[in-house]
Amino acid sequence: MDERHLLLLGLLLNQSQHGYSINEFIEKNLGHVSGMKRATAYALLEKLETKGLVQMETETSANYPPRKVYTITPAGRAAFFALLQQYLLATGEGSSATDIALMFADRLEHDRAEALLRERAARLRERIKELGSTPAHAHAPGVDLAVQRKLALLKAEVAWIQDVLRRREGGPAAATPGNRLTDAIGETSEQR
Amino acid sequence: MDERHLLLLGLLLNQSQHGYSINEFIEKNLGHVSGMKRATAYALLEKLETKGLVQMETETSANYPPRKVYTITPAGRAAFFALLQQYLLATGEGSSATDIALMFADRLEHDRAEALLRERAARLRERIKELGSTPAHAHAPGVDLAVQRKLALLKAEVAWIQDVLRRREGGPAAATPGNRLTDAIGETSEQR
DNA sequence: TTTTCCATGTAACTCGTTACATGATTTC
DNA sequence: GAAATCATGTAACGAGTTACATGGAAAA
Repeated sequence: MDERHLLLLGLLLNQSQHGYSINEFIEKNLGHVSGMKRATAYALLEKLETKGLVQMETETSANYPPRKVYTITPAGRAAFFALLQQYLLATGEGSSATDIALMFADRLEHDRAEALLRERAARLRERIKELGSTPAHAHAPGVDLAVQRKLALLKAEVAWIQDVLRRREGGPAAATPGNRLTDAIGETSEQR
Repeated sequence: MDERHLLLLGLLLNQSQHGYSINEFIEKNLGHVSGMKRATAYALLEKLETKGLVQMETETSANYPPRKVYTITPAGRAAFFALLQQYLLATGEGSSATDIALMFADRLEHDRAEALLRERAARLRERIKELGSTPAHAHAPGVDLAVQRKLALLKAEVAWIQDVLRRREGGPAAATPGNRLTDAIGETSEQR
């Protein structure tokens, strides 16, 4: 259960879809975020089904090859939110996991999202403390630059989160139309 | 030829070493940076040898099992600097590659290092331009937060690089004793 | 009519990790 | 005497990518 599961579940959260259209969407819109390949997505969807997180049914038509349409289950929804929280709070992983989590942050209630961002900021501050307090000679020598850079990036993310939170307090998000990820899915996977 | 090659070549640059001590050093000091496992390092060292980037000779003793001591070759040194430049300039990779490259930045002449950092900053600014200029609705919706965060991090790194360069101009690095990575290697891999 | 798109699937391959094997030598 | 350290190696496994197979439908 890693960030790719989060991505797939998230894409299925609003719209039931078949594998092809999911792959299409990922390749066209999320290429720099995910890197997951077609074969992998198909395989993961099957795994999600055996875990009961999604449900598959075959849709046949005269116009196109049979599609395997996946629908998220209640268990899948629960797993999605668990993963979402996990990766919103994870400060160690590569940032593509964070990117995916942030993509779906608007699926949370406003309060919950803000609480998680605050908690993320807290964890980032912890890491800053750890890195910054360790005297330079305790690291392997030569690592100085790398540590300094990581510190700078961590601090920048804390500042960014505070910025986001400030903006949210100002205006309760006004629910910009077309602001949610799955709204676009219908547009890209039209029937032909 | 990825960042793990850079790491191994870098560790061999000053000190010839056998695989065990390299693994030891990575595990004890670079655990959060590399994650490379013992078996992998042994295999990569063999590969580096077949490529002529390092040279192996067996060192036997009564006190310990035979060691395979690896020494970097001129071709290896060239490859090291090529990789170092590559990963210092790479703004797309996961940041562990950048961390490793920064660890070895002090192997470059001062001018060269600064030039590469300047070029890195330039490339970061390019990415900022790309990301920032694309209007919000051109991304997949919902991606806003992720893009904003990435922008914030890119800008922070540019600022950090400028900071480093400013500091270097002030004092030409004063060659702090014990500031180079390999100085520590002798201390950790003593004979017993 | 040839090519491209749809939609899934699989077999072969690469790569890295895990876990174990080895055998001598210190340490407890 | 048992356990850990030294130093390398390998066999089995899992995960993911590549590249191809399929076959009908629409577009050129």
